[in-house]
Amino acid sequence: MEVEATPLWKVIAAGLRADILEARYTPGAPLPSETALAERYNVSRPTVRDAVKALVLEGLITVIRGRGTFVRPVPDRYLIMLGVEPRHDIASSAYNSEGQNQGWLRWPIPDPELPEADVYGISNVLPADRETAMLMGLRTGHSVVRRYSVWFHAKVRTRIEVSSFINADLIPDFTRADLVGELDAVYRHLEKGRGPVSWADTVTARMPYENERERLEIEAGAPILLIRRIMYSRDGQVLEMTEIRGAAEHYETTSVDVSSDQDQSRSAPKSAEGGRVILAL
Amino acid sequence: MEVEATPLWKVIAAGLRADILEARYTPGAPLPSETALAERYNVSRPTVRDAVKALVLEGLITVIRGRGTFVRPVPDRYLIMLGVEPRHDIASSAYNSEGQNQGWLRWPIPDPELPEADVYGISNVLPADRETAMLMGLRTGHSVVRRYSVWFHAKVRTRIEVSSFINADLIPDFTRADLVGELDAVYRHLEKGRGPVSWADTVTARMPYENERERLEIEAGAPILLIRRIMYSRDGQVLEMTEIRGAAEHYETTSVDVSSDQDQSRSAPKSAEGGRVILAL
DNA sequence: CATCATTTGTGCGTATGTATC
DNA sequence: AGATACATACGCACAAATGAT
Repeated sequence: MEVEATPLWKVIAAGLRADILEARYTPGAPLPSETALAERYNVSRPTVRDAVKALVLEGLITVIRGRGTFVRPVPDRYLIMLGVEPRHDIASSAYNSEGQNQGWLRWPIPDPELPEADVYGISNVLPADRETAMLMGLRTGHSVVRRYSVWFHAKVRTRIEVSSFINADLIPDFTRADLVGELDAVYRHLEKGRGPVSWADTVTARMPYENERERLEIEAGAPILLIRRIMYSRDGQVLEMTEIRGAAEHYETTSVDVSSDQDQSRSAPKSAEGGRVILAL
Repeated sequence: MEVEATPLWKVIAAGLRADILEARYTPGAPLPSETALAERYNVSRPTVRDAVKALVLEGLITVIRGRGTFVRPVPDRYLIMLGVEPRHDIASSAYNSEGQNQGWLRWPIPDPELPEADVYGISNVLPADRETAMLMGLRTGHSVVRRYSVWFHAKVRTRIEVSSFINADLIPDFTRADLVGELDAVYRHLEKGRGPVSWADTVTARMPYENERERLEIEAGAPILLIRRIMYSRDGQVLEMTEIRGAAEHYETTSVDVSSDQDQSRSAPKSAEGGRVILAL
């Protein structure tokens, strides 16, 4: 009732945060129960819950219903390497057979209405939404061919989504079989008469929507990393946009190192990190 | 009371989310008040507030006390270009005078105990915390020289933090004056006898802590983008680690395009994006 | 300038459901 | 089966910010 300068839940959150960061509660250890904390801080349980929510959002703790609240271990981040030549059509289902993606398994797409053949990869034509259109230099609603798949990695224990968008005008006579067929068939077709192609990789992050959180099994309050790769024709036309989404706490990107000198010494730091590389684009 | 399969607040969140994404509430427009929503959905205000919180975390709405709840406009993302040669010592306060960083202004560091000379950039020696040590291949607690500054850009209207860490053993006799002096003086010193150097840029994201949120004026529930640049000696030793932190909703990174062909055609897509580039590292 | 209605922020007490051990 | 812990939800009260009167 009495109005403190700072809200009670913030005071409690600060206390718990300090306890965690200064290792009085170590990773994996349980925090006191909400009722216990309520007594200790002399507040009601809803107030404690506000503090708990704040720390969940900071990624410091995980709450497990029926069990308790636990300090989150800091997860290792695996490396996604950008700019690796030659670039492949990673949205093709044939990419699975490549050696480069060892450890990645196709994950069934959780859509009950999906035809049997598409559980591991959808390809369809749809109107571009605002954001996709902007990225591809098209008008909103322009037809694009979308290929979508979900991948799982046993080591990382999380999933990523791969979406590819191609201006439908560029591949008017492609069938579904063509799209899911041989690796790089789509790229070779796109490149014909338009090459040499160039690429731009961009990386950013945002908070997931509810459905994304569930699809990718992202913890509450954790951001997703957005990795986009755009393929340009010789004259600057967008040929393809590929987007990869995954939990930011599990991944970081790195670009291939282009030393101005031709010296191969740069392999030294790379090899040190080599064990963390889990995907090359 | 009756237990629905999905919580009421999720149902309400889903309804509002659809209303926003399908533009029934347009960017900038106010949502109905919490009491109005409570009546409309026939629930209590705390329940509505749970739904509202969820949408705030998804970045869809902003809540302003005393005024109401509003649909967030999607902000433009500015480009931070990685891998631009030659690389400069962006942590040096002399970097300010470069042409490359036009638009960036040094922001005073909000620490009342700071000596007058350091309001625009701290440099000090401290023990490396666990994460920094890991990134630099040092033991936790090893002495590192840290340089820290905050920058503001009028166009983006947000701030970024730049931190540089150097193994203190590598510059034992550097004074504060040396560190804040001529551009690239530190780099030239580090490179002496250890070059040619190589670089690795990494990008990831996480949720900010409370104090970071306030320092960088990041909206509640918005992630920060972490951009790290590591400078390696010829034999793979870490010479410097630079980290940039900013609100992920305002920035994305892009790596310079290294086409295998020497053809300069790649300037085409670049120029299309040129206007968005706000920083080159 | 003061006042008032509106709107969100904080906090308590309570009740009931459900997962885990 | 019972104890414990978290999840959802309601109703209420008051504080504080805002904008209009």
